[in-house]
Amino acid sequence: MSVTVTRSAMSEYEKTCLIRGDGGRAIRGVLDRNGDKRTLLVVATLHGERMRFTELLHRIPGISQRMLTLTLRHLERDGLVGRTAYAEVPPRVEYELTPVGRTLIEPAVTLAEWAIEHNPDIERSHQAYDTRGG
Amino acid sequence: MSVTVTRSAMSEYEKTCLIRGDGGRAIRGVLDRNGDKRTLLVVATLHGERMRFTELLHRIPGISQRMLTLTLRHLERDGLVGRTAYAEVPPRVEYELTPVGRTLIEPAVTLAEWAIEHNPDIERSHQAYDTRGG
DNA sequence: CCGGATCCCCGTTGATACTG
DNA sequence: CAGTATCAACGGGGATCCGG
Repeated sequence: MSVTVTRSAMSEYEKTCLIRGDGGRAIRGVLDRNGDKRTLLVVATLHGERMRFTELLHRIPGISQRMLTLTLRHLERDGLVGRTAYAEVPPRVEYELTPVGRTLIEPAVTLAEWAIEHNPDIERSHQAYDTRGG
Repeated sequence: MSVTVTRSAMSEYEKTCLIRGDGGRAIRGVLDRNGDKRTLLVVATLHGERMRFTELLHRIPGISQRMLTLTLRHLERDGLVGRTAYAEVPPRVEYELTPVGRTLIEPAVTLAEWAIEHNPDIERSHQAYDTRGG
């Protein structure tokens, strides 16, 4: 594709245009489809390693069994996650990132880095906001 | 902060650990607070430039006035967006990215690039999924 | 008139129970 | 174990109302 973007060469303006243009549509599409944050969390949790349904459930705190199922279905439909069911008793189903799915790790990391780095700022801002604002 | 990560030096495993560890909590916190995709979209749309409420509303297709208001409130509380109300008739309210808010553009761009680059893959995957799967 | 608060309706989510 | 079914609760969208 023609989006071989040399990030460091982009101006801030070009970046934001990218997001507001096709990137915006694409982002919206992807996030709309996937259910936003769960996608990133599932993809990150799954990383290169095959994992069973229950293990995913345990490793992603706060996700409900229902939503994990739905998210995994979406990701499967998106071609980001592969699903393998074994005809055993008790049943065993394993999920794994596809090659395309693995490429999502990079953006997820970037977001994670940002979140870690700026979390203190944000919490401080909350304190200030809640104190004065009421 | 100590998270000056040289991304290229991280193994895939280290990356995913980052996400699943503090990054995961931080990401979840940030996304939970902000309302996920809208945050990225608003931040990107706002970029370095002050903008009025209505203009934001027009520039972000598909967002409701209600959700834009809420998202902006969250972003303000997070300290990512500044709000200025002018005592005029008709009223005018302008929003702008704070310095911290501006740092979110980079991760947003990374996600946008990913979305643009892999959208075709995803759409193709949908076709395949929907065709065979029913 | 603009920004946004409120109200109502509906889709999505979560908790729980049940099944292959 | 890995889901599906069901129902209640919550959150979002849209129309409407309102303060400045």
